[in-house]
Amino acid sequence: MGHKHSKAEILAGALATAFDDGLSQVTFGRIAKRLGISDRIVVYYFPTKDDLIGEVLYAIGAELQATLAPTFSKPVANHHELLRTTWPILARPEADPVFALFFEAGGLAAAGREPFRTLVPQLVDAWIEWTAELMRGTPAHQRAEAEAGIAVLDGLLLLRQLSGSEVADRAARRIWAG
Amino acid sequence: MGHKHSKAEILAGALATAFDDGLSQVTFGRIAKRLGISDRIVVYYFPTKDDLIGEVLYAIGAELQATLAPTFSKPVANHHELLRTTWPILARPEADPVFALFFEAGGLAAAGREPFRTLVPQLVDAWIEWTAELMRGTPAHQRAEAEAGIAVLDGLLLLRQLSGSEVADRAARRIWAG
DNA sequence: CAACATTTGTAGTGATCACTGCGAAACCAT
DNA sequence: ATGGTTTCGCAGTGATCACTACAAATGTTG
Repeated sequence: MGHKHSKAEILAGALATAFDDGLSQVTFGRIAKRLGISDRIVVYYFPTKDDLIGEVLYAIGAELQATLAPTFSKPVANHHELLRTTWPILARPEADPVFALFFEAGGLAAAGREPFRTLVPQLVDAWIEWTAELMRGTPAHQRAEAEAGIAVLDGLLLLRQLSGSEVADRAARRIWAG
Repeated sequence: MGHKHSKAEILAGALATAFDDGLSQVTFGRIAKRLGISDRIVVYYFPTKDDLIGEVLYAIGAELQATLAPTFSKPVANHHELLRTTWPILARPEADPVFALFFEAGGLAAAGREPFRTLVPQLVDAWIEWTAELMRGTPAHQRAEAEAGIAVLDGLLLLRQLSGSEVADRAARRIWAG
């Protein structure tokens, strides 16, 4: 198979564009310009924009999971324990860009924009399921505690994005205390 | 002063466009088409897009505050009490559209897009300050409890937007219980 | 009414968007 | 080499974007 350009290379360019300029700036033209190729090739491998965004979202999900993987290793009893053990890892500057993308995707999903509207909830659900597996107890307990943990984590991480790390850390300490 | 069209009328059209199609669809042309006027008039009253979006965000902030006002009436001791009293009011279908817009703005802010990047944190801070006034205790306690309450509320409301009301309510119940 | 400022219509700017038609390479198996 | 498929350059489509020049209409004020 002849290939000067590969699909993986273009997807990497798309991800780089997303991290640099945001998801809403991931366009055929911008990716092509960044890679110094014709936008025709980008369209060739990703026939529609939804295909492109879909694969970018999937890759971001994988990136997010890779970010979380080292943290989510040993089982916990409830969402409080989850939060206390994961927050120090998640609230690091290196993790901020991927969460920024996640919240942008979440916002576009909340606004009803396709394909975010359909894909982001799936991503969140996968995250919940994955978290639930680390919980001890009955399946219902696992699921509910995972949902609670994700909710509080999302709120804290969003506050971190919008108001900075000091505010978010202070809020986290209050939540642990309560 | 002669005026067939008023600035308030155009701003109302902009808000309607935002609620219907999302913040990212608030453009000069779409507002003009919705109102059946020339986009020239829209540009006349809002010389740049940042002016337009800025005023739309301000109006959404006012709308959000109006949504919260009846709830945030009597003082509370800490963020737990705040959550328990406000959640039943906030987790109503009528409140969802304005929160959808808030999360879209938050996502664009997280992505670094102006003017969201500068305006949304101000909006969040105003919301925190406003919530802090309802807290009992020292100023530091007020502020920290308000931040914690906002964080958890945001997380739950975002989960509600992305995963639906059942999931969010279940998570809320777990957080109260904990 | 005359002088003036505010408001609005018509038209157009150059940019970017997602996406396409078409033909020429480049690659492959036979 | 020959034929067929995959890849890709070039050019262009119509749409939308923020924004502007210019002049006519519409006010307001003296």
